[in-house]
Amino acid sequence: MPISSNHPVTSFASEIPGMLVTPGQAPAFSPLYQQIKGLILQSLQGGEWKPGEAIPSEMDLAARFKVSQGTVRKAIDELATENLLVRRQGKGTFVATHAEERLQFRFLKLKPDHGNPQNQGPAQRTILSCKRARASADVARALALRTGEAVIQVRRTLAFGGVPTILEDLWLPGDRFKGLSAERLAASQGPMYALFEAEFGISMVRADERLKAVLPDEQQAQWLQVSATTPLLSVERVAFTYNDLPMELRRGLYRTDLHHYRNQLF
Amino acid sequence: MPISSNHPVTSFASEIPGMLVTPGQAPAFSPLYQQIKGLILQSLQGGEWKPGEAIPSEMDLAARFKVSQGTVRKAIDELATENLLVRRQGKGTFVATHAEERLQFRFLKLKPDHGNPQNQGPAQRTILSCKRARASADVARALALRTGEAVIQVRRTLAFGGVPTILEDLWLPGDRFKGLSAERLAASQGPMYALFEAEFGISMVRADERLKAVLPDEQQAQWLQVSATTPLLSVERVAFTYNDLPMELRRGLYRTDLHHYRNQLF
DNA sequence: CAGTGGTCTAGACCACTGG
DNA sequence: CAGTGGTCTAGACCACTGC
Repeated sequence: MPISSNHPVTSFASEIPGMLVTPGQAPAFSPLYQQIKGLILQSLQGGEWKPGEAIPSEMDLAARFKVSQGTVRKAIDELATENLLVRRQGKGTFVATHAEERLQFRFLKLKPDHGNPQNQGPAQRTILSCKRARASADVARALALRTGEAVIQVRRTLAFGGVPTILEDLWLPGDRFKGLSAERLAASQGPMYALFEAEFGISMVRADERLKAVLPDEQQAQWLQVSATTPLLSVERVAFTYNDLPMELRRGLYRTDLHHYRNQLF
Repeated sequence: MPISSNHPVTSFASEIPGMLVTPGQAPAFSPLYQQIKGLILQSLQGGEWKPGEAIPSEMDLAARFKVSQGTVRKAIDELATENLLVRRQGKGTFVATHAEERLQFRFLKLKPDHGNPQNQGPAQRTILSCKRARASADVARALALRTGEAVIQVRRTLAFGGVPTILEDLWLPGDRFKGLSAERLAASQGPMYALFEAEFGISMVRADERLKAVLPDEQQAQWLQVSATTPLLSVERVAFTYNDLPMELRRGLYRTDLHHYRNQLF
């Protein structure tokens, strides 16, 4: 018996909880709470609940899926630790958003060095260009497109305290970001990922980064106002939406004379 | 009523669970499972269970602390997600160790580039020096020592496929690492952190890293067999033990021509 | 005050390991 | 087979929020 949203999942205590395939098939066992997690995930990516909104209470979800509150709870727990949901005691559980204070810029790991007064204040953002293009082979691979498919390419800088510090190129799938323009980007206030949520219904929930130390070419050096012999941090990021679909490739060059890339290991 | 190891914690269902301070004091509320977690942590840092060993079963711990299995379970859950404990279904819960396959080199984020054949095989390690010294101001600050206190300084290289790729300096508190020598380091097989566990009873459980792009000085360039104009990744790490005490400062220079520093964002 | 998430308990049964 | 961790349930009560 397959499962689908808004229908109860299979198991009752007296049956075989979590065993969804008919006996004789491969042992595709999955605990109930994982199935619930999957159903919530479907609702999230289907847009049933929008970023910033509250999802139904644990009791409601338990009733909808015909499971106990504890099982729903465990599903939500995992989604909360993955930063897809945010719990607020006494208020409810909410869909995470990059527009929110606490989760703003959570993918930006560049921090001002200690004693650097640029701690305060937001970055000054400058859109250098925003144009349609065709995916090169490597861009296509990163975005799971075919070479030559339409993409939108954005180039911008971020400055802190007047010092240009980040120069980055972004590539986005053209069919999912129709209408994105330099004007629209320049007009937005919050993080770029918040704009993607609000304008295009695309939530970035996870990202992979690869760092290298490089030297800039002449043009890059000019944008960042450094010499061509100044080592820079190259940060290549692929960002993913709910279904683990790559939705953005970003290549950044970070000045690290006044900042550093901070990482916590566990 | 204070709590201490091997004694039951306060609460029963009919009392005030988790409220340990007498009424009228500051609201230092802490859930029961957090207290259990603290007690387990004490046993870990006290050496009651050594790295690689099994801790008592959930039932045993529940009996010891006079709480339900579920409460112990939640405490262990958190310690497991922090990589301090490792659960193995059917076998037990074990103290995490850097000697273990799955957790080996988990603090080393440098990975070979795709298509780079250096994926296989361990690094070739070379100890360049290991000497006693006095903590400079910045080393002392990082290790929570006073300037001039005894430290041990180690310098080594790691090579992959014959290519020297990492050059790093380590500083360790002298009083906790008495007897550490170049010979002892060279003779050990597994990760350095495994040796620290086995020989000095010090487990590194967490670390902070700060990355910058830099140019090497002449000597560093020679060790890494690159020119002095080759940009390198500077990785400064402070590693901590159970009680969040800093126990190691490490300054590494990574070649990133054939490797990259990989980071996952959530 | 009702409604939300957060904690705690007790008990049942499942999945996995090793003797 | 016994012992371990893993899942699920049902019910109680606590802490926090906002009307």
